[in-house]
Amino acid sequence: MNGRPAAEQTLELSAFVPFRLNRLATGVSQYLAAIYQARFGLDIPQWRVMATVGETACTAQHIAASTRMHKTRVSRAIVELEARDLIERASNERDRRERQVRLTKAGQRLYTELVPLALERERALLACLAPEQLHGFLQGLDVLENFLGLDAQP
Amino acid sequence: MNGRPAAEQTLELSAFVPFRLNRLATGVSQYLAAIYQARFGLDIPQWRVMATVGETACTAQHIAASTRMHKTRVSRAIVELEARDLIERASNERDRRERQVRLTKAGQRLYTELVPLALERERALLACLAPEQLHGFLQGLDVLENFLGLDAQP
DNA sequence: CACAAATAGTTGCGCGCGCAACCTTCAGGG
DNA sequence: CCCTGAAGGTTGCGCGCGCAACTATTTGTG
Repeated sequence: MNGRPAAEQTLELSAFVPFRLNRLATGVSQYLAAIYQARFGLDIPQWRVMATVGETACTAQHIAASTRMHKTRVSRAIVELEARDLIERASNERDRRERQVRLTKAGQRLYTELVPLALERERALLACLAPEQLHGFLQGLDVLENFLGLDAQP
Repeated sequence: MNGRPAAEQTLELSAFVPFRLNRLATGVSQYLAAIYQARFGLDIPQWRVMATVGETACTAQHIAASTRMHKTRVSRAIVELEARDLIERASNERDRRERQVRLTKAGQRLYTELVPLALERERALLACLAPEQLHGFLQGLDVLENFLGLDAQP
């Protein structure tokens, strides 16, 4: 356990918050991977595209902006998902540069099967926190995201 | 801001804690990169090796275990740092498989210059949290790490 | 209306990563 | 003692990522 005094002068990596956040994010990703990877054959970019498009169809650029992934990463994930017939793209007549990305029937089936499992996995993870701990942690998350401008939609 | 009710049924990525943690970790890494990257020409693996070896000399395996990096990643970072004369390796007579990794004089100079900057940067980041918020957030971090077994030293 | 600048998206390329295989050295049992 | 298995590190290889450059289309401006 790593409760650390604020005014430390010597650097211990396992007490250094940026490192701890990286390590935690990696750990949580692995904790989730069992769902979308082993069971549905999706990698992280593909999973994020599915999750974004699942609620409402949108453009590749919108996916990139809201997931904060590089547009090439999004582009490649879309190509792969399209090859698996999980998503499809419809040309927009008003602006023929962009294309509307949406789930196919098969994509919707996968989506409605996947989402509850992912949410349950999140719930199981957060269940290790007492209610007030959870609240405090999420509040800290909010403030840090806001400080770094991560939730802004440019 | 993303305070989210616990029992959601629809998945919105920007409210999904695993995604938020990944995004936050990436954001914090970039926030720190200005220090060790632009200013000292270190990438993340190199920086982690320096930080680990800085306090006390140790083996590559120990670095891998305490940073949770793959041993090949550690190995390559060590080779690069050695080429820059920031670290050196001493053969262990008792066990000639392993080698003790430690800072050179130049490495120590860089280290003593770098550490206060990194800690200051961490302090600046966490300063966006009110004292109790910080406490709550770190407590949540502790519990999650413990739940995922991230602080264990196998 | 023409031309410059911006936007949506794709692709070539180099690099860093992890896996698996490998080399060397050590420990331990038959 | 040998010989098998394990441990510390290194290296070959394939893959995914981001950067930069590109195409195609749209918008803005004189």
